[in-house]
Amino acid sequence: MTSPIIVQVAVDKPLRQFFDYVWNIKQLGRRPEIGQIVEVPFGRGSLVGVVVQVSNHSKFEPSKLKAVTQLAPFPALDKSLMQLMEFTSNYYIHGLGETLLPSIPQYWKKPKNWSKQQGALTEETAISQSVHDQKIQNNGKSKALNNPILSAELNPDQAAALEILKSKKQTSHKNGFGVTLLQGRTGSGKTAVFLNWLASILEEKNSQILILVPEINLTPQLERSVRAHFPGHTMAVLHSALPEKKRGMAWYAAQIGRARIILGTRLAVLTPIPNLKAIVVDEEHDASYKQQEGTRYSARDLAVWRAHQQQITIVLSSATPSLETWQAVQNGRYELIKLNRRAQGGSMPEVRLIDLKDKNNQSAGANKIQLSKPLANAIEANLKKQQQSLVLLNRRGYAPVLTCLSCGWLSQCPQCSAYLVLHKPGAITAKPVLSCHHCGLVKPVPRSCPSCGDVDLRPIGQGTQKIEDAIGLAWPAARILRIDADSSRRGRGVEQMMQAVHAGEVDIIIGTQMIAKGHDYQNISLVGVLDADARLYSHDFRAPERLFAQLIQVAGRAGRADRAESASLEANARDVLSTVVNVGGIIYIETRHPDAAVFQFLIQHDVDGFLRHLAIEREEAQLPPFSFQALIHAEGKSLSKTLEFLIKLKQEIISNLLPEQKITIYDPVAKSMVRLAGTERAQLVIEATQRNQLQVVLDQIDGLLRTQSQGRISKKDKIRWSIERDPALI
DNA sequence: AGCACGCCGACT
DNA sequence: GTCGGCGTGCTC
Repeated sequence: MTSPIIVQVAVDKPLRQFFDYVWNIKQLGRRPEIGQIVEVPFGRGSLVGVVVQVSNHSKFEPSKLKAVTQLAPFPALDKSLMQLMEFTSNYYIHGLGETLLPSIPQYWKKPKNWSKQQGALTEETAISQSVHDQKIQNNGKSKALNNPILSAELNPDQAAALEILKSKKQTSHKNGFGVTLLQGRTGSGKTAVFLNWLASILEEKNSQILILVPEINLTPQLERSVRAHFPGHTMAVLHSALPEKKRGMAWYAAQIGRARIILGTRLAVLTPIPNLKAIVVDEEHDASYKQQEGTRYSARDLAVWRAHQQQITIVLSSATPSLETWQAVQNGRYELIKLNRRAQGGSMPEVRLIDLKDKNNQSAGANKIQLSKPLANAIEANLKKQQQSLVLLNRRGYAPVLTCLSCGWLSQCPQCSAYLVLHKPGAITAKPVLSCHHCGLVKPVPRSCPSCGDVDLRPIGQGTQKIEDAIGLAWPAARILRIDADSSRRGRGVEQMMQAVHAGEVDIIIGTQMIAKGHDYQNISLVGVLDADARLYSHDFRAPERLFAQLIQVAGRAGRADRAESASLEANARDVLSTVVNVGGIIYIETRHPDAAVFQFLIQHDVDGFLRHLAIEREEAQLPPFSFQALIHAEGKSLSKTLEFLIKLKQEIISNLLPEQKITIYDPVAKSMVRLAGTERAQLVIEATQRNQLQVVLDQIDGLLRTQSQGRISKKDKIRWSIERDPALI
């Protein structure tokens, strides 16, 4: 009698264990393999899991074992992907099953989609459909946006950068790993460089490439460029907003090696790509590479790990590199390629700071324009020149809070430590509403004060809707378009609105930060940034870094008017009349702190200077990247219980700490948004000077929280906790 | 995490 | 007499 085949299966449960099942070859039709996706009976129901071990014995009584019921009809996850998953699980202190299974598209976690004939049919149709889509897209769009910039058309800087990248592959045949930071301001042609480099990688038979982007909906232009650049190859696009089946098919196309190009958001870093030969992380500094729930990974960091594991080259692209990446360049761990000149010529926009403390700058006049005088004047002048202006305010809605003039009542969210934002009719519903931007609560605007009954309620502060109104009053003839989450959700999509902008149908665009990402504007010669200070002084030490990146990005949008002059001449007859010689855009920033380092480096366009400045600050404070951090999140019904939980935890950690472990454990504190959707949140920061020390301590903490949660560290208070390694937001 | 089992309080 | 609270334990 032969011993039965036993497999260990990881499932998506917060349990640090696998489950043993019998593998019946006759029934399943093939031998077991690590990485196979299977259906197993679990409790009274069934689950989809992944085989993580194959053996012929179990600690369990054979009679107690259940059998694997079904096997997914595609190859097992390959060994290197399984290693990536294990690394991810260990590094981010999260179960392997909870890391593996969420990375598999929902479509494939439904065994009803596994039946063979049906599966084969849908695969073929879906994949050919996606190839088909690609052709339609290519034909349907204007040439200007879609024509690939071929290597022959690169400027000398770009050509040199391309040569360096290409040479890496030839010189380093046995050790192909390398991280290259491709740094260059907006318009310097980074995309053309990496696309041409990727084209050279694709020359190798069956090679696959991975391109990560921050948010795909915001970068349709990049998607089109990539499609246009590789017309002969199948491309798989992966992001969370995709319909379930499409995502399933894209993932499958990558897994079986049919898709040569995989373009996606952070989740795409965990896609099976058996013949991966190169990775690009575009806008590597972008915070959306950080997963904020479940396994809280950084897709950029995992991409680097994956490149190392595969011994391939990875390119990190950015105009404003993260300090982590920049520091790795300083240490010589990453190589730097810089693109200095703007690819299509053109000068950098001039940055002007408007000091709001200066009375001369403050808004005035009967109609109370919500803009400072210099900005209002500039918009006026720009309108006369028939050029487009962009006004940025990172706050949607009409006003961030409603107050009662009589008793001082404020529109506090009942669930969160935040104010309800006033939205005008049509923004969220047909009627005006108060809405919480954190928990999503929407309620009608009270006619009178809920506290004292007075009818004199007044909005305080300004959001994009209010600015839209004010600008409409100030310049009634101007064609105004507001682009933010509200207007794009309810009306035309962002892309359609952008097309209106490109077509010259808009004079003044008002929007939140979403409009600064990814879109190439061609006619905008003036940008106004309102209330930049909101992000200047924050509890989060990375806030200035993010602000700087965003402002540089915004500035990049403003400087292209000179190139656009000729382009828009054909498009728009009124431009023919324009005799203005554009000398590049201007960006106005309203601030009460014009001396802040962020702004001072910005007016010089001195990215490296700013990074050096940050590095000095961080090193002095021993903050990342000069130390390593982790966060213990906790939430419960009351803040006191939540804090109590963390205080006990801190004591436990300290009592378990060995003397040689140099770990700083800060006191638990309430989060800046203490209340969110009815729960109260707190956190504990842990800091280490060495990565591996942090690893050891976090594993200890995880064990502590798991085993002792029934005992001393109270479970009855129903505190939910999670560990976050390398947090992006503190 | 679910989900069932199980043992004490206020109700048609 | 029952409905239901959530404490505890299990999932191969």
